[in-house]
Amino acid sequence: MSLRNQIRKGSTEILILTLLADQPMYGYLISQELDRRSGGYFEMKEGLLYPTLHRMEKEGLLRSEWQKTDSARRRKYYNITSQGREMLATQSADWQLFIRKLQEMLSDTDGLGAAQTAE
Amino acid sequence: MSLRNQIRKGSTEILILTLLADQPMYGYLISQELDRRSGGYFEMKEGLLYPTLHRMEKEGLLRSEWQKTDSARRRKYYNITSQGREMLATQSADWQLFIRKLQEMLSDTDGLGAAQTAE
DNA sequence: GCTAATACATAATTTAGTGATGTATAACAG
DNA sequence: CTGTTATACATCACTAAATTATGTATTAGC
Repeated sequence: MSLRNQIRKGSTEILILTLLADQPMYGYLISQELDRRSGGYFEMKEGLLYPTLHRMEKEGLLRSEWQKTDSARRRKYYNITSQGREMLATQSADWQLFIRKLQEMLSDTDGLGAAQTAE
Repeated sequence: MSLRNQIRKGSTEILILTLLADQPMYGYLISQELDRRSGGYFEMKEGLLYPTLHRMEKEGLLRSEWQKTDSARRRKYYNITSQGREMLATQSADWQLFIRKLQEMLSDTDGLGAAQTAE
């Protein structure tokens, strides 16, 4: 996968990997934590979250297990795999580079002054 | 459009707006300049570039005019509109916020230590 | 004269993300 | 104890960003 393809995936994967790198979590908790930790900025809809978790497990980045407690509401806990940790490191580096490159482009004026603005 | 929707669009629009804020350019030159200024990092395929330029013109962010010189190869020059400049300012702010929020999430460890890694 | 670069464009396909809906259990308020 | 809200999982139809492939035409260079 190319650098830009990973960026194209947006922040979804890296956010999930980041949360799970700290501790195992189930889907609903992931969405709550994302919302809480980002002050409401990162919300992840269920229609994106669950299919993404399934895909990431299929790719070997995560591993899931149903909670075995009997009385509680069923919860599928996701653990990050070593492959997932590698991916997190890769994607973090990719994002850092992307951010640096974008900042460079945004701040890069060629000194010719602004072009005329069409109406 | 929500903040995250703009981010979801990727860097395509903001890169085009940034280049055109300096000077009018035609499509082919935009792709060359992106490549050159980013040291090969940002390449924009024709299948993305041209439809995006058309869409942005339709949305009023750009205005195009065919070059009137007779001997030269035909070139469609794009100028940024005042609406385009507003959009550039908006999207720059959106990206700065997104980057800050993402950095916060990536650096935010809860002090509990890493979770076990599943194999 | 042939090939590569310039310069535009569209069409088919893939896939990230949205919005809607469905199921089931637990907690809570009236 | 009954209706509503929150928890917790999931899938489906749709939208649209990006890739890949293809097409047309002109100009430059070997």
